[in-house]
Amino acid sequence: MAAPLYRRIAGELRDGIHRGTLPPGSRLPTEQELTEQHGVSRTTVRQALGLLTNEGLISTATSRGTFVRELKPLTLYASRYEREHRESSAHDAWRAELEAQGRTPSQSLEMRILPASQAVAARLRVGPGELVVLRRVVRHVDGQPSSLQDSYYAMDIAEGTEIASPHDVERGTIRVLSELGHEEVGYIDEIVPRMPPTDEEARILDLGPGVPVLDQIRTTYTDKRPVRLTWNVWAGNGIRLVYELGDLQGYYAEQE
Amino acid sequence: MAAPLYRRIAGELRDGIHRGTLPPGSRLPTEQELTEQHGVSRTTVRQALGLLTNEGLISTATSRGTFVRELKPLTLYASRYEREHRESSAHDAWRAELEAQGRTPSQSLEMRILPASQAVAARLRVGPGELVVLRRVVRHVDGQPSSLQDSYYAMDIAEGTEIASPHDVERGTIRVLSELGHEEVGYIDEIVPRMPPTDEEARILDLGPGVPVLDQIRTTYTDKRPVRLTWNVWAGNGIRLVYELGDLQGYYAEQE
DNA sequence: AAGTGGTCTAGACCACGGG
DNA sequence: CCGTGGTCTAGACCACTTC
Repeated sequence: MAAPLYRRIAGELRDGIHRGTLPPGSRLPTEQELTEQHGVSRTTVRQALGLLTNEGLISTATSRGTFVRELKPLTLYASRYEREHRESSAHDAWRAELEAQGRTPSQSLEMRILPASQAVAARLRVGPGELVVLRRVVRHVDGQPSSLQDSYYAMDIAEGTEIASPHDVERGTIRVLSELGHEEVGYIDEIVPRMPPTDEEARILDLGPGVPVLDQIRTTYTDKRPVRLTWNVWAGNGIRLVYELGDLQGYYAEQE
Repeated sequence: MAAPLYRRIAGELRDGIHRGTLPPGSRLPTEQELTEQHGVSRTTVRQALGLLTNEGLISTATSRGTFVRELKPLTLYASRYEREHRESSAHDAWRAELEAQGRTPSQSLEMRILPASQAVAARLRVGPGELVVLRRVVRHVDGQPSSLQDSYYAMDIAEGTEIASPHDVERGTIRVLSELGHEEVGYIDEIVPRMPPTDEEARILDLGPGVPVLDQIRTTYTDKRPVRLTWNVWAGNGIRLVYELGDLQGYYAEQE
């Protein structure tokens, strides 16, 4: 009837985190201390901490301790995002959105040219192994890694343009594509929870081997072809995607 | 440098599952047997099995053994679904979609009247604690529990209608609402990975305490008010939601 | 009764990071 | 150097299912 010990211990710590007794960034008692406090073996303590690690509530650092993670979930309006911020660069749009939610964002950009994987080739409709441009953005929120965003472009579009340069494009890649004659008309998003994360993701996003990730795979089209593939990998929980469909203008007008 | 033992053992079993040596539904060797085969302690074996359980690849049944789960991911077209199947009941629409993907679906329906939780009240815009109608559908795919779908309706809409009856509505609840003067014009979907599952979810969906779930929370509106809240809980991985936004008709026409 | 997974103990050695 | 978390061992008792 009663919950096992490791679940009770996990529950106590979870409560402390949600209640604020153990604020984000603070260090938990060491495993040795928890062993003594609860009068259980270290195995049981580690079983409890394992649960919280999988939930993304804590992360462990060898030789340094166990720490409470930031947990305010991030909300992303996935159907309005680009529409509203079409004028500015993706960087600025993202920053504006996050700052509007009272968060402090930061990011890094990297450009590579590499052969398309099967997943990339299928969505961009290029031959497998054909070269594509990858623009990788690693995003941090409130000092903790939050998402990994890889944007892929077919070589015949990107070659010789700003897209194939390792710098932020001030006026946004949407506008650059538009100037090149590629007018985006819509996109398809695929949402896929996945486990386990790749080693690279675990490293970049600071995830344990048992933490899930969420793929948000956006293929953007002109009326002729796919022109952009944006592959977002979100860290475990702590993300909330919102899609608005149909025509809610009438409803919104009614509410005013 | 080398991966720890439990990860190597998990890797071998994972390979076997993906390679087909261990087909879905088959039973794994007992923990005792794995202990002997790999020359490790039972703790290490259980650590390995714990990884696979979290990944949703296997599930354990006390006293009976450890079994390989179905893993063909289910794809749901979340922006086209209701549009295409508007005529028929949700049950039939879902069944048709699954059968088109070569799966064998089954489901059970249950109706309850209960006070709105805070989350339900906020989305349906009713007072907290006000009575609402809940229609719960538990869906199985290929014999395994796949999703839990709770649909909520405000009492002033549902009272005295088929919606407040514990039976499938042949012509679909969309049509019933329409006949009652509530014409749906759009919806907002919220996608939220969450951990851990509630005890109820763990029981219904056959999940371990470390497996993630995905909430798909759909609030449907007329041009005046929210009329329906559909709260889908998907089991861990094994789900793929697809949203299509913008106008891709021109692109599709071009492809023909 | 026998076999299974679920829980728990009391140790051990290691690599790593910080004084 | 010492303390930390990471890995691993060799047991134990239990509840439950199956025969």
